[in-house]
Amino acid sequence: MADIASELSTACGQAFEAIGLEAKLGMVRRSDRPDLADFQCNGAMAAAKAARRNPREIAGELVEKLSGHPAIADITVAGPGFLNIKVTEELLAGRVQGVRESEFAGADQSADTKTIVIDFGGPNVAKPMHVGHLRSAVIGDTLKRLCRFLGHTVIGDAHLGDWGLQMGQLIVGLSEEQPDLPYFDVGNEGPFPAESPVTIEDLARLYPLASGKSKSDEAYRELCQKATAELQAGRAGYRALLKHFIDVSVKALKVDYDRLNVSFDLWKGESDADPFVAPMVTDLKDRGIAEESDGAWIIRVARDTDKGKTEMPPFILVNSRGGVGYHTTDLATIFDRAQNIKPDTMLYVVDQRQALHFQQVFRASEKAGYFPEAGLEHIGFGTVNGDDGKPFKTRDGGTVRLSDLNRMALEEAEKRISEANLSDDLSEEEVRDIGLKIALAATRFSDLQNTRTTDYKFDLERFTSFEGKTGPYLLYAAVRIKALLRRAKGEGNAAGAIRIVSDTERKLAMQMDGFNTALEQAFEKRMPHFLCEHIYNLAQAFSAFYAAHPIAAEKDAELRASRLGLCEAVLNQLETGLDILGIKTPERM
RNA sequence: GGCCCCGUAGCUCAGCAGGAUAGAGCAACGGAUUCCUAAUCCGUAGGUCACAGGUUCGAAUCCUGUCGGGGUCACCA
Repeated sequence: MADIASELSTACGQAFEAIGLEAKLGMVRRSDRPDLADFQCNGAMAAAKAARRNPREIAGELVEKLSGHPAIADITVAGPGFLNIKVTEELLAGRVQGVRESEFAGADQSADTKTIVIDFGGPNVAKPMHVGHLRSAVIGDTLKRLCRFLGHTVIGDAHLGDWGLQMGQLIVGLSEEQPDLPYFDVGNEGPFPAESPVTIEDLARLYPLASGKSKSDEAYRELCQKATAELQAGRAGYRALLKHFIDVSVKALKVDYDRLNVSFDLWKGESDADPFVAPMVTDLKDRGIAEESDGAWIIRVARDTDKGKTEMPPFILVNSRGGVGYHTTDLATIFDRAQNIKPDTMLYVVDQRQALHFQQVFRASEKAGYFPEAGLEHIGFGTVNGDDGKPFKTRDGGTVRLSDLNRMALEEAEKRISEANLSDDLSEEEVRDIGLKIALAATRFSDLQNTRTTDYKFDLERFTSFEGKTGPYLLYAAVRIKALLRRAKGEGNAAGAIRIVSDTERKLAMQMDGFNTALEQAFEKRMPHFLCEHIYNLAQAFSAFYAAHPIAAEKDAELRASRLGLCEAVLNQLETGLDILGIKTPERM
């Protein structure tokens, strides 16, 4: 079901063609001046420049061609050559009816469906997630839901950081604390205990300790590098330890991710690329794509077309100690996916600061012929900053853990529920369920509404606030609709033919028509905030309509039936949109 | 120093494939509840779109430069 804007675009495009101009000039969009029109087309002015004609004259001819169109109630030329279009109430009513009945709430499916891998550039094993990890999780998960909604096949991979120096640091750190563990016996090929020697708390304590020492103490750092190299070379005890580290970490990560309604199809990590690394390195050496430089094996990825005086640094395939870093595991992972998943596109939802890294990896992939650069996209996002404009830290220099953020959001939600006296007639489980949904909405929406690419300032109050442009505001709108639909049903009243009569109804109908465009923009630019914006505006338009008219309480039966229909359409689109945003709607709040 | 991003209302941010009167939220002020959830709605006030040039009938949006902030720049990930 095409939306009105594209239907009008088609009609305008044909009108342009009919007078010998390009069809693409006929692009129609929502009017900037709702007081003057529903939709506008600016093509006449653009055409005038190229055709060296008077724009108002062109616009006048277009009006003649279009004035009989059944969807158009009124079309006029304004200002230097704007085409102002008003549509009929019947058309709007029909559109609303379509939204109400549509499985996709008025959106179109993609004509050309793809297989897409989403790489979440996962958190590091052993490191508890902090607020910075929220973005990758929530943006990536929303893109996954959005792509699936549009009909694409998506495979989400957590892609844990489990293969680099930090693993060596953990091993060394643990060997100092518990040197008698069998994992450290040289030559011990196992089997090793099934029970993990460490808990997540142990890891969370060990990691910063070992990491800090590794920075200040050169000898210690060498130990860690050695342990890393041995792990990567396949030392059995270390591999067994790694598995424990991963298992323990994943279990902990799942708790935080569950709260955010985030899940993955694959819980792979850098270590899973290991089997592909050796053959890949051989292949790249054999074909002369990799070359030796300062004792390391590198791939040159600089290009003549690059700007600037300094060359892009090369891709480090194997370092001078024979170890590999995340350049190599990322490339090997591309190789793996290209062979075994055969996707059309791979999206990397990772911090913007990794931009250069991905540029290098993507170029290396292209150069190696593993997967075309055009199918690899770094979906970079801005950092979560503190008041100083730098990545967020607490006053004492630490970070706010994601689990703490989740906990605080839930506490605020439960507090608000008891203030609203909802808890009186609800069971404890119901209160908890509603609290979780409100916290989820608050957390996800406060992140997603930000433009993906820009940094934003972390503000705890915003994450735990339920008024204004927030997730709970959206839930509130949905819950109000559910309540009045329940009431109508109880009174035996059903929705019926929709008529667009009042100003707020018209605005609401117009807003619903914008759903498809919002989804398109969000998908094409991989930016969830376009959808957030739409859903928020929809909730706003509904709230204005709700305040202006009685709905379930309306005495006039036809009017009531029409308004109930309008509400059903809004609820369908609202819940559809919220679902894509990964937000769950309660029945009451 | 090279490259990338950013500078819009008191605060946090949209808008930037050029278009009419630059929008939200928060904060401020004023209103709305015999009526479906006031986690709401309606209204008022608040802007030299960092600055200077340029392209254009038209620039917050495109180009150049300046200033200010952030990020990043082979063998950590």
